[in-house]
Amino acid sequence: MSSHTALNKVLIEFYDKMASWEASVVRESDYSLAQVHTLEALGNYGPMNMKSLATQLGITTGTLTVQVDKLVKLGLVQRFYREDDRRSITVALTEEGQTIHQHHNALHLSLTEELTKELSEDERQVLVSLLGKLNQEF
Amino acid sequence: MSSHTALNKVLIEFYDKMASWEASVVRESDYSLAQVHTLEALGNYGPMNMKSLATQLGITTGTLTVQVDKLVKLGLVQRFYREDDRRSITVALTEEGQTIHQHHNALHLSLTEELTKELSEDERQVLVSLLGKLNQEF
DNA sequence: GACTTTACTTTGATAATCAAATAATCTATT
DNA sequence: AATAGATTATTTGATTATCAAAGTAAAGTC
Repeated sequence: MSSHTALNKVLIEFYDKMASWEASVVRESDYSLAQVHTLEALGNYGPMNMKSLATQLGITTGTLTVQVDKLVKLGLVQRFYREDDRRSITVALTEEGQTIHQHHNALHLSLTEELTKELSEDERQVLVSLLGKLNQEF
Repeated sequence: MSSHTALNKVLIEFYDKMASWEASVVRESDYSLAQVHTLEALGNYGPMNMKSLATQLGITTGTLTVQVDKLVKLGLVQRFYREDDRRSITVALTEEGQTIHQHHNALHLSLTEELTKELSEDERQVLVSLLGKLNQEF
């Protein structure tokens, strides 16, 4: 098996397991998977406009408009209207949204610690470096 | 920033970007995201029963029953009834299902090659090894 | 200024999802 | 072997997520 094939396999396996873990965590929470994903995107990457957020989430802006409406109603995100381009709006977490995101992120951190508990500090740093390079290429 | 925090960040970022890529690839195909995920799970991990497949996909068996019904109707998966446990059924790809999975997997392989084009052969092997360890811990 | 593009929303229809109830089968205990 | 309990899958009813396409408003282009 070539190194590309082997790498492809472990990358997909990691992705699948992460998705599965995320689903089980979210099912125990008060929010839907789509909602948590939206909060995560805004929490991890900061405020952004609808277009960017939709792309980031892999959904259409139409779907996102509905989702943001609900999250606004729940008090978790806010819309900010831009002066420089009045077509565009900036979506951001409210304080409560940030709190929920931080809670969810803490679960992610626990998972990461669990997953890498057998790795040395050097290995962790190598992994950060290599994955960082991959992420840049997307 | 601790190595755990840094690692958590790149892992989440990789997961997000993979999900986003997958969504854009699937939108251009004839099948839905849920359908492709089902085909991928069966193609990557082999035939399995409803319970395992639902867990793997992060959905309930009720949802999966509906999904499998559709895929059976489309001729992409088959149900096999077990002799040793007649409550359980085994779900597997048909030949056509395998063809579609292989096509989708080829896209994944292209992506992997693109993402790792700047890495050395040694780096790729290190990454395979480290990610393999993480995957085992899930 | 007219035309095109861009950003977002709305609408109408479909697909995905869950929780809970049901049915069939298996396992364990007595 | 009879009963009770657990497991596996399906069905049902309701909700949520989703898309494509059409609509609106603002910005960019020529």
